Amino acid sequence: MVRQGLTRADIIQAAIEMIEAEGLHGFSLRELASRLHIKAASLYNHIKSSDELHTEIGYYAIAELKRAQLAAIAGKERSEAVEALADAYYRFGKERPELYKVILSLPMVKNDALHRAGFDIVEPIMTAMAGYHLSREQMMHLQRVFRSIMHGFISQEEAGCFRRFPVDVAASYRLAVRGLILLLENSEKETRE
Amino acid sequence: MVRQGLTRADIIQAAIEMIEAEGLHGFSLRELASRLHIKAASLYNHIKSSDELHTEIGYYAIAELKRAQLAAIAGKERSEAVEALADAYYRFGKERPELYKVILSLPMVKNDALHRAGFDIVEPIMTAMAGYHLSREQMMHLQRVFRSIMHGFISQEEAGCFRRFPVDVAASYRLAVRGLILLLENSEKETRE
DNA sequence: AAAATAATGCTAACGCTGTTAGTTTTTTTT
DNA sequence: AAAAAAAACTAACAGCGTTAGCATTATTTT
Repeated sequence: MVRQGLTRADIIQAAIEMIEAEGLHGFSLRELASRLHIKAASLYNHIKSSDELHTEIGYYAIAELKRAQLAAIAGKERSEAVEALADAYYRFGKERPELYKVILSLPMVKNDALHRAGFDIVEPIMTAMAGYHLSREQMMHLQRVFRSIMHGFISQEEAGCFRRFPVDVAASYRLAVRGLILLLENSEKETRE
Repeated sequence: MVRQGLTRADIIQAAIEMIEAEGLHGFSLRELASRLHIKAASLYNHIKSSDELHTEIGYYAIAELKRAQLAAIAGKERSEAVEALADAYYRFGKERPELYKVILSLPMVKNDALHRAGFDIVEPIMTAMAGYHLSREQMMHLQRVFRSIMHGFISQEEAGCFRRFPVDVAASYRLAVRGLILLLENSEKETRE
């Protein structure tokens, strides 16, 4: 028995690579173990459960998304920032669909750590909207609407729901983002009155 | 062996009831069979696979959603119709979350029957928007945006993503719908020019 | 350096899942 | 009444996550 010095981080990393390469759907602990040249039971020396590993991968995914978003909006303001943010979000969903699915499948309820991670998702949105003159409460609502539009669009496209009609998906996307910006401007106008 | 005259429809119906009552997550063929007082293997006399049953339940869910939507928009026009449609969609997601999840988990790709079912989802939206003066292509785009907003909002709320901040979810929802109506009016204006 | 402890792997097993093959029993059709 | 079809059964397989208990290898402590 040669025993490679496998760490918890190695296992999480390998799982991420597997999921990104072959999809979340067929992922299994036994397959992961096989890739690492150990038995499935041995994984439990490093992780508590499949769920815990899943959550850990979720943290990584959220961190990656946040990184991409913050990079995208750096030095931008108002509609330019919001558009850049939306683009980064959209690209992440499209280029790393399996990782995006991991975020979606995280049970956000009653999990302290995930609760914290939720801030990582919200923060770039708040930053991008900072240039608009909005109350804190308005920003909360608009941040929810932003996430709804983006998530809704990405997951429907991913599910194949947009392939039914031969109409340009990119144009639909731009329209969705325009709706958001209209809403931002509209909300701002109401505040000023 | 008493043999009850179990039909395919009975099995689908029982599965729907189980899923609505106890959730999609823990559903299994063995549990379903047990409820029907037969063995799991016997289910295969009526259905081809778990996937097929899943698809069948999806048809039911889509039909139910369509029914609720058409009832909601009957006799209404323009923003009133769109708001009623959104409300019906939202209520369906909230009142029958497990059934809604079944729709989401349907693989819409390369499945003729599901392709057809897709029209059932789109039709009420097109009807509700009929009062606006829009081109066919604009309607296609806006229908996608509608679905994105609604689906995004429902699934994020369901996932618990909106519980992080003590801000009224209903107000966020109304704002999202307002964004959609702003977009409809804006698109209409562009057409007239 | 020797002994003790902790870490990392193993095998074997449990109960769960969907699914198939082959058999029996009931019902329907001819 | 005989033949065919339908609906149930049992037994089994491969896969899943997971646990218990044991062996070995590193590391740490004495």
